[in-house]
Amino acid sequence: MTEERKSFQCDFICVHEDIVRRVMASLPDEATLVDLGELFKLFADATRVKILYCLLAHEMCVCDIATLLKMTQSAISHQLSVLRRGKLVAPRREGKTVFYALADDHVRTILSQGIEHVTE
Amino acid sequence: MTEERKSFQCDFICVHEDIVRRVMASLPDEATLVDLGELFKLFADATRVKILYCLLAHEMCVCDIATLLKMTQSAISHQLSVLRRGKLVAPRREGKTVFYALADDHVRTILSQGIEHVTE
DNA sequence: TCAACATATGAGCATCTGCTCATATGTATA
DNA sequence: TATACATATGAGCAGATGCTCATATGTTGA
Repeated sequence: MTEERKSFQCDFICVHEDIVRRVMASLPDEATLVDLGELFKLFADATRVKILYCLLAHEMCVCDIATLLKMTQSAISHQLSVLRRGKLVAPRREGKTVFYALADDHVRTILSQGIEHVTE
Repeated sequence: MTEERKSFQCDFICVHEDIVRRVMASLPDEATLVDLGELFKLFADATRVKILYCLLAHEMCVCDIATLLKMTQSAISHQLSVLRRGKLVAPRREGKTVFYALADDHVRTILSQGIEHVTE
């Protein structure tokens, strides 16, 4: 095949075919990788990390978290809804108050691996 | 103090002081938490997750990754520069080719914790 | 030194994100 | 049921992000 090469990108002469084939075979599904990106997006914001760290220590209501982080109730509530949709936290209503807690033990592991990386 | 309360946010009547105090004492530094958010930002994109997964299997050059992921050389190179600045990958030049490899073993652990959460 | 090639990088743009402000929803108590 | 309070949510905006396109940089071999 004497196909024209596109000059605006890698023209694929340098490709190490054996490696590419092997690595391609080892990759998880596209969907899994996308989900993984979505999961890490939940951790990819200082406010959400702080909230998760709070809940790591103790279940807390929205107002407690807002007070502790010196942020508005609205901002915290919005972020909690993100974390809730992402299944990282779960609400428990007690009268007018809604307590949030971690929904999953992976959260703890993921955070602590991150901390290890950051503080080394 | 008969201070006026701000109506646009939580007015702090509901605060559970003991919990807030305890949790506050248990929180890592502001800086650590911000760094943690920055670290997870590196994982918070499907393209970067894919690149990291590739490198988990084998060191690869930019062109190999672009071929494998069917993306332009430029897009991959830009993302590699993000990962490089974040110290997750390290380049090794061999002639005209630059091979990238994971710079840190935490990457493996963080990804696999994520996979566990996602695939359960 | 010049041409070819692998990679890096800057500018520009469309989209996404995280906040604020205003207001809605849900619950308890008078 | 009416009011107060805790929380949730929609709209809007400013800043961040991820791509493309064009071009620069660095390396090899003729």
